[in-house]
Amino acid sequence: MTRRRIQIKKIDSITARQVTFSKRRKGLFKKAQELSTLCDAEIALLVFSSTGKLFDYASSRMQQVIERYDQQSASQRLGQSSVDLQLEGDENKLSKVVAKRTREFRRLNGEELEECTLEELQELEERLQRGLSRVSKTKDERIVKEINARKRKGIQLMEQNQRMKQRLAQEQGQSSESIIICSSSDNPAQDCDSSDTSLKLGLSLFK
Amino acid sequence: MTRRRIQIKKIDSITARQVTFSKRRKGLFKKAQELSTLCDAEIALLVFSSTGKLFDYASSRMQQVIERYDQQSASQRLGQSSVDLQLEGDENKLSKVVAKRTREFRRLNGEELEECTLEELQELEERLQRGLSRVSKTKDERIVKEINARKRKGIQLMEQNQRMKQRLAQEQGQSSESIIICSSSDNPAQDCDSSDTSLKLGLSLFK
DNA sequence: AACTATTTATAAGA
DNA sequence: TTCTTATAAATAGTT
Repeated sequence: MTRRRIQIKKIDSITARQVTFSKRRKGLFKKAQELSTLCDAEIALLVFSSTGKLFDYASSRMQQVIERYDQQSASQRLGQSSVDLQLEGDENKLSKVVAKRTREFRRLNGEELEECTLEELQELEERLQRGLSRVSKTKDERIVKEINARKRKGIQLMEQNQRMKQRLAQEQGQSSESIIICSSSDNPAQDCDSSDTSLKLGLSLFK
Repeated sequence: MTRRRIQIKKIDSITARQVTFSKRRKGLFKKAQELSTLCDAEIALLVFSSTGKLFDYASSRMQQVIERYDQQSASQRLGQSSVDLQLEGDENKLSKVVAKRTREFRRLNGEELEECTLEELQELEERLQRGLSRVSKTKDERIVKEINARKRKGIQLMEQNQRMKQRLAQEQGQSSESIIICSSSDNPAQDCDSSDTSLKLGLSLFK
C-alpha cells in the first residue's frame, strides 16, 4: 500500500513480517475503534501474533460481545429448521460445539478442581445436578416424542396400506389375481408399540 | 479520510451512519484478512451494527479463536499460584472463572438442547454424570480432609492445654492459686468429632 | 451503487 | 523500534 504494491500472502522474512504485523495491527485496531465510535457499533477484535501473543480490543466488555455473538450465532443456526440442517449434512456441527464445550468444561474441572474451595465445589455440584436433570428431562421428552411420532407414522402407513389393499382387491377382483401385499398385523398402533425401543435411541428414522 | 477530514464521533444522520458503516466495515474486514494472511496471525472480528446485525470474520474457526482467547486471558489471570491468590484475597477469581464457564455451558444447554439429537443428549447426560461424580468425589474428599485437619488441630490444642495446665499446676502449687483454665472435655478427638459438620461446609478454617 | 478529491495507511528505506 | 516519504488504499462527500 505504498512504496510499491505488495501481494497479500504470507511474508517470508520473519523480521519483515513482524514489522508489518506491528504496523498493520495498529492500523486495524484504529479502524476498529473508529468504526465503533462513528457508527455506534459493538466490536470485538482478537489478534494472535504468529508467536502466540494476544492483542485484543472490545468496544465494550469483551465477554459481553462474545456472549452476544454466541447468542446471535446460536439463534442464526436455530433459524434454519433442524430438518434443513440435517438435509445439508451439517447435523454434526451442533454436536461438535456441544462436545467441545463439554470437553473444555471437563478439562477445567480436571485441572482446577483441586484449587476450588468447598463452597465452589458445592456450587458446581448443584449446577451440574441442575444441568443433568434438565438434560435428562429433555432426553426423556424426546424419547416419548419420537415414539409417538413413529406410532403416528405407523398408523398412517397402515391406513394407506389398508386403502391400497382394498383398491387392489377391487381391481384384482377384475383381473382375478391373488392379494398378498401387507403381511403385518392389521393393528398399526399395536404394531408400533411393540417395536424395539432401542431403535429409537439410534439415528432419527424420519430425517 | 477524503473529500474532507471528519471528526471521530458518532455520526448523527442515520443514513450517513449506515453508509459509513457499510463502507468502513468492508474496509475493516479486508484489513483483518490481509493482516491474517500477511503475518500468519489468528484473528477474530465481531461487529454488531447499531441495529443489532452481526458481521463476523475469523481466520480460522470462530469458536477456536474465542476459546484461545478465553484460555489466554484466564491463564493470564491465573498466572499467579493459587496460594498467592488466596494470600492476596483474590481467591474469588477462580470461582468467577468457574462460574463463567458453567454459566456459558448452561446457557448453551438451555438454548440448544431442543436441537440436539437423542444421541447428543445421551452423550451430554453421560458427561454430566461423570463430571458430577468427579465433583462430588472431590467435595467429599475435601470434607474428610478438613474434618481430619480440624481433628488434628484440636488434638494439638488439647495437648498444649494439658501441658500448660500441668505447668500451671506446678507453679500455682507454689503460689497456691486455683486452677480453672480449660473447661472442655479432656478428650480432644471426641470433642472435635462431635463438632457440627455444617461448620466444615463454611469457609475453610485454616487458610 | 459510482465517482473522485483527499486523507490515511503503509512498504521500503534510513 | 521509530521516522521518513513515496505511493497505494480507503473513504467523505457528491451524483
